[in-house]
Amino acid sequence: MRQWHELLARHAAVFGALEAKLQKRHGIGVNEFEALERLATCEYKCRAADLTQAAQLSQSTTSRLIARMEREGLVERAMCDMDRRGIFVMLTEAGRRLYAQAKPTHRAVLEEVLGAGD
Amino acid sequence: MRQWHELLARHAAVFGALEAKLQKRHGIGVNEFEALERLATCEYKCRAADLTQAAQLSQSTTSRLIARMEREGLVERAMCDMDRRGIFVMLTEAGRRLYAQAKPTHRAVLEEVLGAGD
DNA sequence: TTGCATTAGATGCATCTGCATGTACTGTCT
DNA sequence: AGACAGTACATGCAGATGCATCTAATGCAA
Repeated sequence: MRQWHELLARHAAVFGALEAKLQKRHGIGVNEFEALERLATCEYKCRAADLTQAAQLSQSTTSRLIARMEREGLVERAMCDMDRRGIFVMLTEAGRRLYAQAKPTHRAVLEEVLGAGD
Repeated sequence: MRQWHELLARHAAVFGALEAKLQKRHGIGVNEFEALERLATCEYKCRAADLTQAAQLSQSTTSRLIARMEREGLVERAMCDMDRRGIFVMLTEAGRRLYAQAKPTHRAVLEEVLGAGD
């Protein structure tokens, strides 16, 4: 019970802070960043379903997230030749650059909020 | 970093489970429940702003949450005579009943997910 | 091969969300 | 009293979300 409210408060604090700073400094949200991070750490390409799990999203949210990021030129979709129902998602140069810029911001916020939050 | 992903996963797990069970069994979401709980534990009435803090919501979300719950007959709004900008919110009989029904569900889910999640 | 259950991802729809702003009221300062 | 900054809540709007559903592709079985 107290655990739950602490979890709720902690999540709201960290998520909110991340969302605000990432949005202001780089124009992306937490979900976008998580996706960028997942894509940057797997080499080359990555199934859409992997992003779903990495960012704790629902299937439809992931689908639209990818669409949004594609529109903004951060990722590209590619046919998955192993299973033609699926798609591969990969970072563009712009996506890789944005991730490199946003990563320090992300880490700084975590440091600050998780560190101070105790 | 690992802390953050654990927090994210944990929150998604608990919040998702609560949302699903509360929705299916009682037709309310997590935010509605948190509001009911806050209103049931303060005696009689409660300022709108209190709900904002209790459920970690934004101001506008709280305003609409109250409107929704009022529409569903769970709460009532009353003028706040101390400060006529503010409003008091109070449970109706139906709201109190629903809280009594939903509380065991809520506790059971927490027990289950927080207990097993370690 | 044909049929059927299953899976990956896309999408329509209703709903929810935050942001910015609007309205009404308060308290303070002059 | 009058002006004005600040606070409590409501709301228009654009964008995000989940749910249910759709389409296309897979794999298994008859």
